[in-house]
Amino acid sequence: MTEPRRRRAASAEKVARLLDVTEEIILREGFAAVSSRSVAARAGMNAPLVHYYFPTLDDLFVAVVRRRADQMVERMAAALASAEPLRAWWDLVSDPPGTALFVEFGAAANHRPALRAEVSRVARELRQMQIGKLASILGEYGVDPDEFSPTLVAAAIQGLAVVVVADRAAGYDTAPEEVAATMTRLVTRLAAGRAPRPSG
Amino acid sequence: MTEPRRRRAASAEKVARLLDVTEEIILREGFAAVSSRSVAARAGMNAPLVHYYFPTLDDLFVAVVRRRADQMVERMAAALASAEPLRAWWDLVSDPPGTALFVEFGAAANHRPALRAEVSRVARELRQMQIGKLASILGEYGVDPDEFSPTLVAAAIQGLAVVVVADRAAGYDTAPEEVAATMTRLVTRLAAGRAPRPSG
DNA sequence: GCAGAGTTTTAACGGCTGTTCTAACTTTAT
DNA sequence: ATAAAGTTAGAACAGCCGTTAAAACTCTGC
Repeated sequence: MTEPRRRRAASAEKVARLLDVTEEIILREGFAAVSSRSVAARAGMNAPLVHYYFPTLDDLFVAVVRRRADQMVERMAAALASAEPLRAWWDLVSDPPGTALFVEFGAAANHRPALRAEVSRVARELRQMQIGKLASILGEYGVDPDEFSPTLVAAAIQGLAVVVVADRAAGYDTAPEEVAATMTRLVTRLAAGRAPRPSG
Repeated sequence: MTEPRRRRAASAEKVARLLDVTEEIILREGFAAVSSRSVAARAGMNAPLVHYYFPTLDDLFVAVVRRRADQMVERMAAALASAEPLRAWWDLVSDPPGTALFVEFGAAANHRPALRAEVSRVARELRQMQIGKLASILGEYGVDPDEFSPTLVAAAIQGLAVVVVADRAAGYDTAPEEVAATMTRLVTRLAAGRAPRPSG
């Protein structure tokens, strides 16, 4: 039972650090600025060492996506299970850097099969969680599910978050703060008008 | 008045071809696949010739964005002036490659000042056109502008288009076709229930 | 014909890339 | 102490990058 513990622990720390600095570089300088050398430099290592832990840069990217995805799925589950699901959901996605990273990865994944598979997986999982929840609460919120279907609402909220985060990050000056504030108000109002169970 | 016409015309054609192939490469292989050599090869030229017309790659990118932006502004104006503004607007943005290119450029522009300025300009202009139109028609459509403000609706439609186009392009399998169809139905229903002028 | 402007090509520069090989080093197990 | 396993560092590979300089070609105006 005396397996190598210290080594494994040290390695795990380094792997985590590599994932951290990769996210940092992507957010601050963009996807194109990520290289085995740039990551290594910021992590205080050498390029070959990066390839020791992640043989290919794609492996590194996939690991970053996977870690973020797991975290995001967990948080989304908690949000949807909270007292105000819609509001918690919006707070979660309208706040960087999660969505900002998702935007960067979404664009980059378009032409990288390995990345696309990972991003696709988390996108589908999150969407299904959201649609499932919406199906059971839209009625309570007094929203006509025939006019605004769960599928449409889920996509709209995700899209709204992407636009707000992207505009805010790039400074497009399309009033992202106003959009976010209005959305928060709308979501709050919906929650306030919630009927515990429609009498029938 | 006998200015050099043939030469200028030939140059203009080449410039247009460079913009075309640049868009092609971005859509098919991604932003990272664009280089003076790859563009030149697909256009049947040499790398230095690309730099003859566009001294810097950023100049090329800016030209591509500018051309698309002008085209998009023109089409959006026509859509918003049509009989069914909301529907025409949705049809315009939910259809690639315009929005797909916007997504790619949006991500790339995040860390390229020259590009960001151009993208910002068109994003703001389009958004203001949309908000202006929404302010005058949301009431006619029976939408409460206090609950769904023009700013929010405009951002939501743009976000929805981005999500649908991105998901469709990458094959995320988050039912983009269903979302698009539902949105089209919603928009059509809104137009059908339009009141020429609210009595009172 | 010639001059000159406009256009195109060849060659090359330094720099950064992903990745691999190899050797050195460090820790663990015995 | 030693063998083995795990980890790190140095050097180098071919390849592509943006860009430039300079020479060659082509066309226009005279």
